[in-house]
Amino acid sequence: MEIPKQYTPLGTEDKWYKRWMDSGCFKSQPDNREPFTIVIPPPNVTGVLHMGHMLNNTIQDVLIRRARMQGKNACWVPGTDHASIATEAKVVNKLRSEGIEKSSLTREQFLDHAWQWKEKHGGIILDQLKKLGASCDWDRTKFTMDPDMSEAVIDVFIDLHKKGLVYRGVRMINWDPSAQTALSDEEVIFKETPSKLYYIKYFIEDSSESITIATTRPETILGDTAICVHPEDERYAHLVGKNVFVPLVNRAIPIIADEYVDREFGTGALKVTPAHDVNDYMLGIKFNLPVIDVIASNGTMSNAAQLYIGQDRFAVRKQIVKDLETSNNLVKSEDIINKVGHSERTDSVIEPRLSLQWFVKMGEMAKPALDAVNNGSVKLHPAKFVNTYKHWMENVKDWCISRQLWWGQQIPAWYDGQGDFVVAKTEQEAIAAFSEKGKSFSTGQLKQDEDVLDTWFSSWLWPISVFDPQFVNKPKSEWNEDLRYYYPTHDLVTAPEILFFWVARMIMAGIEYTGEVPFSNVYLTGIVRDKLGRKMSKSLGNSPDPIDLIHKYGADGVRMGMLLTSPAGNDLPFDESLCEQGRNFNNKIWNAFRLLSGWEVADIEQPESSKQAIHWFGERLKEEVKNVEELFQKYRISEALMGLYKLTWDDFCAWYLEAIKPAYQQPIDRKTLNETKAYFEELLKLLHPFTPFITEEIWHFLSERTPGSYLMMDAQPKVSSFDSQVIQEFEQVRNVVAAVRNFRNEKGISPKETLDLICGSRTQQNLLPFTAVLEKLGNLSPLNYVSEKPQGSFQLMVGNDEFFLPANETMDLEAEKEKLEKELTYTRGFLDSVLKKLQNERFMANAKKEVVDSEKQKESDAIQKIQALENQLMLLNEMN
RNA sequence: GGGAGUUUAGCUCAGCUGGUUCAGAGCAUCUGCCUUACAAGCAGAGGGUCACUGGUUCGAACCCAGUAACUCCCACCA
Repeated sequence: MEIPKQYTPLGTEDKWYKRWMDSGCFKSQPDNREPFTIVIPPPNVTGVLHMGHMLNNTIQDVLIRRARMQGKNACWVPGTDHASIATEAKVVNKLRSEGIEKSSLTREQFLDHAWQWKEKHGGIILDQLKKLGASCDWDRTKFTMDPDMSEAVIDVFIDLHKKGLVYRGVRMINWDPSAQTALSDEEVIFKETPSKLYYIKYFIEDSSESITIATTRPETILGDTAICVHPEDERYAHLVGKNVFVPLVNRAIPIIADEYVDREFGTGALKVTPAHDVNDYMLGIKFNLPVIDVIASNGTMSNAAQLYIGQDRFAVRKQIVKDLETSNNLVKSEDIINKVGHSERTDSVIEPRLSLQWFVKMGEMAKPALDAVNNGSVKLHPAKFVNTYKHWMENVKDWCISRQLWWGQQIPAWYDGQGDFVVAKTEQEAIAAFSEKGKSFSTGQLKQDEDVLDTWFSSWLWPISVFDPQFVNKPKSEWNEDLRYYYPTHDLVTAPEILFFWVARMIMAGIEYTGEVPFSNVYLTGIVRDKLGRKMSKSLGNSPDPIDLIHKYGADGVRMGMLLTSPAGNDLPFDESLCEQGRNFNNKIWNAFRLLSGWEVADIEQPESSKQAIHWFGERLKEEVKNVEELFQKYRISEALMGLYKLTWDDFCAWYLEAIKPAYQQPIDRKTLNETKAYFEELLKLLHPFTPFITEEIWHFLSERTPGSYLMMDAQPKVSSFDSQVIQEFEQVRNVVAAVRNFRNEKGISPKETLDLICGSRTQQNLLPFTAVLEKLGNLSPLNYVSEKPQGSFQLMVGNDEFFLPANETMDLEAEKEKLEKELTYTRGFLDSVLKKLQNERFMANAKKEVVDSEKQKESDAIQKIQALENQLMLLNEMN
């Protein structure tokens, strides 16, 4: 069979994914093994895979595959999120493109469309994850609006309401006029926006005086109900208590004084519009000011504005400035940059708006969630996010959970039409609840709350509800088997952007409903950026299509590309060359496989060099197994990968295979081949979590496998002790080989020409264990040892070992001398610094014994080296 | 406005409780090689005042203070 020189992932990856699926490799059921659980951060149901997902899910798959191979019962639960506002916006747009306005539809009609949209587009993203190799238990796929998942959300709402943690109230909330819904504080993004600050004169009642205020939002003056100045501001002291007229409408409003006002800003006088600004609202409450709501929910002026009714707020802003100029109220305007809140989803400018909404009290729930992170029950990786988390949890505000949308869980509150309501799961229960209050209603008389719940109000239950949606108010003994077995989950992998939206709230819900934190480790990924440092996004068009990348480099190549340079919490500056590097690596493994599959086996004696190489690589492999284990425990996944990359490419391919490689068309001895295959298999196991497809492919080629057995189900190499001395000794041999090769390079000696390397006598024992390897890889004749430098030879110092190589007649004495002198100067300086320490009483008194000992060793090493160098230099001088 | 973080080779990053055999890795670069596993490769090499300034110490990339630049988070400045 001819094996191609280049590995082609294309058909191979689909083949293995299908076989894994068909064999049920991804499935998990509770059993007596230790569980290892990850729940996927559910992507938006109608979303498309982007680079952020690629990074995130690659990491999850690495963790879950490794755990599975460590004998744990690994369960990765996939699913999607209904993403109420994002999905509803998409459906609205789609309908609009068909000439249908949402407002012309009933709730039921709209939801029909939304579900159709979900059926059509939902699941695309999950299929894309399969291309990546994600080993999710697909039988467990959940959707946050599955009937049972939604029921859990409603149960929690009702329960929290009962506990007094959910309440309804009038608050200043963030209003998105284009989506026509309230948003939580977290969904508002403040952007620096060039604006104009308008100075507007208000005339004072019964006076010829006026007072000038500064505002960026002149359209709201129609809702002004006061002017506020600082109580100690002498400029205005005499005006406090008087009335002024609101321009254009000539309504009289008072001048009040409060310390909130910043005397330095603008004119030091502030217009107060309680309906349209959070601070003004607070002032309004304090001074008992009326609230005039001049902007309607769709962003146009309301009837209460009296003027410009029905016109858009931004058009009115322009118009009112003109009109104020005409009416002689406009003093001036200046350009400023201010921060304007935008909707995360629709990007429209947020309108602070007073409205009746539902909230979750955060204070009590935040405390244990904060403790959980402080005491390490939940570990954040990297730990720097602990500070951010703390800060947020200590200053958390109540969470506005009602959304004026249709796509989502409708709030289970029932209104009697006379200002009273009850919270109940069904209309029947609501009627019953009212009757307890002495009010009697029959079916159809109550009206359910029109609003739905914030998406995060369902996803905060995700780690619980994916296993048992009927967990509310049940003791652990009544949980179903899945929840008891898989919960709490082990790792959560997500973006820092949703640390507060989601992670913090899951911790709260977990503690509230299970008494346990929902996961023990949170791996926070960075943001995937382009070469210019911009976040990859659809709107910028700077993101490659992940599926294209997979076609080009293979899923294995892309997975490596995602992980090669992305320590936890660090942004990933993505470049396709990373995937190329991954692909190249896979090709390297492929060719290692080609090499050993091409050998003919014979029952011949095992060469000494092979014995030595096997000995060394065995230790080196054990060292790396330990290293990888430690790195995983610290969630330093890219470093673990890099360790294996070097182990495979450098140690295994470049050194080990070269050392055991038989001469051209010569057979290999059976023992060496078997050892080599065993080592290769260990490497494949270690690499499998990172590059599952190619490793599975080669593993099956490497030996006969019993049907139905897979590398992905095999066991990871176990950590064991190793002999670090052997590794060090081999390292020195490597350095000697490199020095010889460099010598050849410099002197233009072909690698094919065998050289006579002569060792200084004291180096003999250092090299002894690996002499055969040294001779083979350096292409050297059998080593000789001497105590004196042979005439007319080059000297090589490798560490403290001294070597000589025969010189041809064109030896450049001056260059050699220069090199030696350079090294001599360095070594003398080094010795000086060592001596300085050893002669320093305070060093000798304070430093640890190991440090002192190592310094003494350094001293004697350096002295010997200097002697050797001086000796050399002397000989060279004699030759002159 | 408050808080956190970062600054080490051209790029992306390691450097744990201070000890000059710790200044590292990968990629990129340069040189030489189409050597019968792999040019998606092989062999070698070069490259850094560890942001800056002071301090502590026998000794500082590492500890302290200040400066500068950048990043992120939170916040109601009209």
